[in-house]
Formats: sequence, structure tokens, C-alpha cells
Amino acid sequence: MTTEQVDGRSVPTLEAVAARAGVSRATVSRVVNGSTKVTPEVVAAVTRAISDLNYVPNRAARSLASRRTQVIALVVPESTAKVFADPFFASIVQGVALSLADTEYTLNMVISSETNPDKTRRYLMGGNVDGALVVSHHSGDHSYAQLGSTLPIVFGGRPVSEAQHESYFVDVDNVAGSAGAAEHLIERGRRNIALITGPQDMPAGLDRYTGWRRALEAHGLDHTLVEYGDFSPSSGLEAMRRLLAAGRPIDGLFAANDQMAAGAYSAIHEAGLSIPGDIAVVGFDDDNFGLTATPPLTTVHQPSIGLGQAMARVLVRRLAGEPVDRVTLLPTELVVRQSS
Amino acid sequence: MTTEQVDGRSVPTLEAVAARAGVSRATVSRVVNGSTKVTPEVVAAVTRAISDLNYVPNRAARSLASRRTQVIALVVPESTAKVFADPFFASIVQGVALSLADTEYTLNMVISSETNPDKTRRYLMGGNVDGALVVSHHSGDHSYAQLGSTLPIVFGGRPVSEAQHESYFVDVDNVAGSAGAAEHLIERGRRNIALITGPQDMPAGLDRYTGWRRALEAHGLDHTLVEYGDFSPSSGLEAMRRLLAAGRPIDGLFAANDQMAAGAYSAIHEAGLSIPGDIAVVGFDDDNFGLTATPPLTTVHQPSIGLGQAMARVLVRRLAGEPVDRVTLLPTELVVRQSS
DNA sequence: CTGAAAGCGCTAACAC
DNA sequence: GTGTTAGCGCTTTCAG
Repeated sequence: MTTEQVDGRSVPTLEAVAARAGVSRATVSRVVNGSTKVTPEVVAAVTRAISDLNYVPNRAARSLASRRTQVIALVVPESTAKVFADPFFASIVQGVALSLADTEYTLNMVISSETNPDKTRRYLMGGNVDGALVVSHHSGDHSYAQLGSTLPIVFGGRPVSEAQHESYFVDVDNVAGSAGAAEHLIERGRRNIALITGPQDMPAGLDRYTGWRRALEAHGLDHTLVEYGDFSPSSGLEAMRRLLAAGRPIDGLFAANDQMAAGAYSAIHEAGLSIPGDIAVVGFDDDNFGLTATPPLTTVHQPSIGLGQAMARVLVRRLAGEPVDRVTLLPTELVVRQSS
Repeated sequence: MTTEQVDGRSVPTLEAVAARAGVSRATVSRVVNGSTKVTPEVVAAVTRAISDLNYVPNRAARSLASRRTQVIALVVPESTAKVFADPFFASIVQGVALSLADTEYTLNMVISSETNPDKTRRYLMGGNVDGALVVSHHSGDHSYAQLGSTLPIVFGGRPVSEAQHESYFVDVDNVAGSAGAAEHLIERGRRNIALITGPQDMPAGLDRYTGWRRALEAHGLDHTLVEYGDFSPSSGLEAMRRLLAAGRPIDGLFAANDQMAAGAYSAIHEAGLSIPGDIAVVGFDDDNFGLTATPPLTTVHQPSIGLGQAMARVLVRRLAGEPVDRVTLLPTELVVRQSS
């Protein structure tokens, strides 16, 4: 059973609209593209013809003639795609899609295979898109940065290396968020505040460490109670065990993400300590663990949908030739629950 | 700071390749499109020229000339997009994207505003895509079905109404999955098995009810212990309370999704009953609640990534003119944990 | 098996 | 303001 490319009533062309409105194709084009230099009456006539005929401009023809595609690629590394179910990432996509829905741009999702990154690169450079949004899950990998000189690109997450300083990116203000988390613990009267952070080659791990340290320093508190995890629950468990085993007093803990906080919960409980009685805990991310945890976790909420929206907005502005800051930092918000 | 549409070294055209290979544009086109009717030597020469020049065909031009866009739209109703963070949905997107990555098709995500559905409709009908994938979260809403006669469409989830019988769709085998869940409870020796299902105007709610009922009937068991929820945890809580309040003996429960099972857990516990001691519980979906629940939830796993992949595959086959079944049902799998 | 020629539907100078 | 005229880069008959 072959699916014929049945035309039905074939799609009307600009030419048909022109004929019906009694004007030239150029004029129809002007109206469609919102040129101001058209008489109101003509605009009206053309508009009528358009809706009568149910005309929809053909994107391919338009692109070919205008040398603009009106397509924005959202590039997702395959490894990230594997954890697509990660709500943080899904929210970014959502934000991008929502934000682009109000524009003339079309969203093209590209999964870049890590085994064959050139395919994506070629696609992007082949003049098939007007710009690209690149997200590399929590990692700051700007390996597409080189393309930035030819194709407008906006990254999600700040680059790891300052060398890639040229890139445009949108990120959550991890430093401020972490500092706020630490401040909160301090306000709660905690003085021996430990940190479980992530790998220091990942911006999120590094920046959350920095924010925490700055806050403690500002209050003249000791900031050497540090352990490292890899953002997984089990690494949080291990890290907390090490912290506890060290024998130094601890009455507060900031975990660089909620998953590690979850692990820390277990370690704290297995040590017979209470939350927040003995140790007040604050996490980061505000993922779904926090709410269902016992006690519910105080955590730093990051605007993941907002991140996607901001990325799209920055790119669209760049494409419009409007001035945009290379760096866009989104504020976080401390969600206070019962763990602190 | 305006972003110039700098050309850099402008993208090579087919013409350039033709010149370099010493053949006509038509021949290059044939090679690019894998026509068999070209001499091996010529193919080699053209291939060389292509890679030398780093040629990438221009999609717009190709579309315009061939009247094919090589674009597949993935339509997501805005309300669904709001719950984009729903891992089930995110997985479908992932499946679609992965599956399409191996084809010549490009994935175009479209968020269809419910307030202005015509915009999407026009876009789809405007010859801008070769086909569409429509997902309406758990709902079977095939309001785009009418377009199916003009544009090849594949739906995720079976249609609510049999009238829309024409549509192609891919769905999880809810009936079989639920029957399996009920069978499992029966095998565990449960005889008074209750059901909390979803709205009966949603295929998932209806089909999961059907599967459960058939299994009980097959074993001559009572199948009147039924309450309805709306797939939310709180509705599950309420439903379970009603079930318990009725005073009839219950030793097993099948909840039509894990969220409602979560609510049921609370109701069971607040009634001072144990899981699975007093009541064995089985859910459906295998979302992230199941693993972290106490006790971990036995549930029916549905292949959400597979669903997306299947949708893409079915559409691509249709577009290739290959025969495809209108209905594709994906098998579920019972994941036995400690709640049963 | 390969080349020539004619567009695909639209935009963008350039005239009027 | 509006029409005329060229193409944008590619596919596709149709000859040869």
C-alpha cells in the first residue's frame, strides 16, 4: 500500500494570491513580509486573497531566495540524549520550544552522535540553519565553539575553559546560588559547614564550590570541610561518610546537587544523626527528590525552563542583529523546606 | 554589535563540484542522490570533488526542486509541553530523535498552541513538512486526524474514538500489560483485587481497566472493586480511601499508573495496613516513583523510548511508500519489586 | 550513461 | 508604492 504523495487541492502559490488580489507577486511578498511601503487598500486586498486561498508561504522557496532558513538547531550530544529523561534537560528543551513558538523560527532538534560529530558539524555549516543552540548536560563542553565564528551559536552552561571566552552562553548563577545556600546555613546558626561538591572540571562543581567558600570566608568560617562526588547519589553517600569519619564537628552541609544530598541523607542517618537537628542540609537543583525526601530538602532552585527560554531569546536577538551580552546569568532561588 | 551574516568561505554549490569533477550538475546530483546509473569512475571523481570541496547540499534548494522537504514535524500540544518534564514524554522525544538521526529526515519540534491550533495546522499543511508525528500525552486526542488525509501522520497513543479509525498509531499494549499485572497478583495468591483506573475517556484509563477485568474474569474472580482517579497521586489517595471505606475485603490492588499507586500507598498506610502483607500493589508506567518507594513498587514498564522510535519508524516507512500496519502495539514488561 | 534546459516558489534589486 | 526582472541551488524530464 503505497502512500501516494497526493496533492489534494495543491497548495496555492504566491502567484495565485497575486492574481486574485490583482497585484504583482512582489507586492504580495511585501505584504507577507510586513513591508510598510504598501497602501492600506492593497494590503487589505492581498490579505483577503491570502485568507480566501488559505495561502501559506513555502519555506524552501523563501529560504532559497532570501538566503535565510528561519531554522534554529538545538544540538544535543548523544550522551546527553541518553539521559534525556533528566528533567533538567527536558525543561531546557521545553523552554526553547516555547520561546521559539512566538517567533518565525522553527526548532530543529539535532542529536549529535559522538562517534561521528562531523555529520552534525557539516549539517550546521551547510547553510541549513540560521543559528544553533548547544546544550551539553551540566558539563560546559563547548567543542562546537569553533563553529561560533561562522554560525551564531548560544551555549547552555558556561564553558569550562576561559579560552573559549568568545562564546555566547546562558547559565544559572551557580556562584550566587551556592553562596546563598551557605548564607542560609549560617543564618540558621550553623558554624561547621561542610561541602560535597562535584568534579572541579565541571563548571557546576567548580562554581558551586566557589560560592560556598566565598560565603564562609565572608563570615570568617572554616572552609576546609570539603569532599568531592560526581553528582550521583552514591558518590554523595561516600563523600558524607568520609566527612563524618574525619571526626571533625559538622552541623551543616551543602551538597552541590540534590542527588548527592540524597546520598548524604543516608550516610547521616546511618551514623545515627538527625536532619536538621544534628546536621542541617541544603541541596542544589530542586529536582524531584527534594520534595519526597524525609525531611523535605531545602535546596537551590534553578530555572531550567527559563534557561531554555533565555538561550532561545539570546540567539534570536543575535540573529536580529540586536546587541546581546555574551554572558547571561540566571538567578536561582532558595527553597526552604525542613532539612535546614 | 550587529552580527553580520558573514559568509566566510561561502558554501560550495553543486555547480562548483560539477566543475571540479568535470561533469554536469545533473551528474553530480545523481551521485549525491545515489542513482545507480552512473559510471563508477564518474562516481569516484564526483565523490572526490565533494569531499575536497566539503560540499553539503542545500536543503532549501533541494526541497524546492524535488517538492520534498525531508522534514518531519513532532507536534506537541502546549498542555503536554507544560508537563514536558514528564519522563514518559521526554523519552518519546528522545526515541523519535534517535530514530530519525539515522535517516535523511530532520526533526522539527512544533508546540501547538491550544488557543491557536490553526497556526500549527496551516504550518503542517503548507507543504513545510513531509509528515508529522503527533503526541498527546496519555490522551488519545486525534484532533489532527483530519489532516491525515493530506499529510502522512502517525499518532502516539490510540485514538479515543473508533471513528478516527483511519489513523496510523503506535501505542503500548495497555490491555495486555494490565492483564499481566492482574495475573501476577492472582499468582501471588490474591483473590480480592481492586483497581484504581483513570478516566474512561482516555484510552490508557479504559484499556488498563479492560485488561484487569479480563484477567479477573478469566479466573472467575470478582471484578467490581473499581474506583476512578485522574492519574494524579491525590486522586489515587482518594480512590484508595473510598475502596477501603467500602469495607469489602481487599488483598491486592492494581493502579493504572504509578502516580496513583503512590497516592494509594499513603491511604493504605494511614489505614494501618501493610504492603504487601495486607495488600499487594502493582502500578503501571515504571516512572521514577517506583524505585524509591517503600516498599519498591512492582509495576508494568512501558517502553517509552521504543514508542518514539516506533512512531518515527512507521512514519518513515509510510513516506518511503512501504506497507505498514495502521496499528503498532508495543509490549510491556512487568517489573517485580517488593510491593507484591 | 550523461548533458542541456526548464523550472520549483519566492525575494530583492532596480526601474517606473 | 508597485511592477519587472533576475536569480537562489537543486532536481528532473528529455535528448542524445
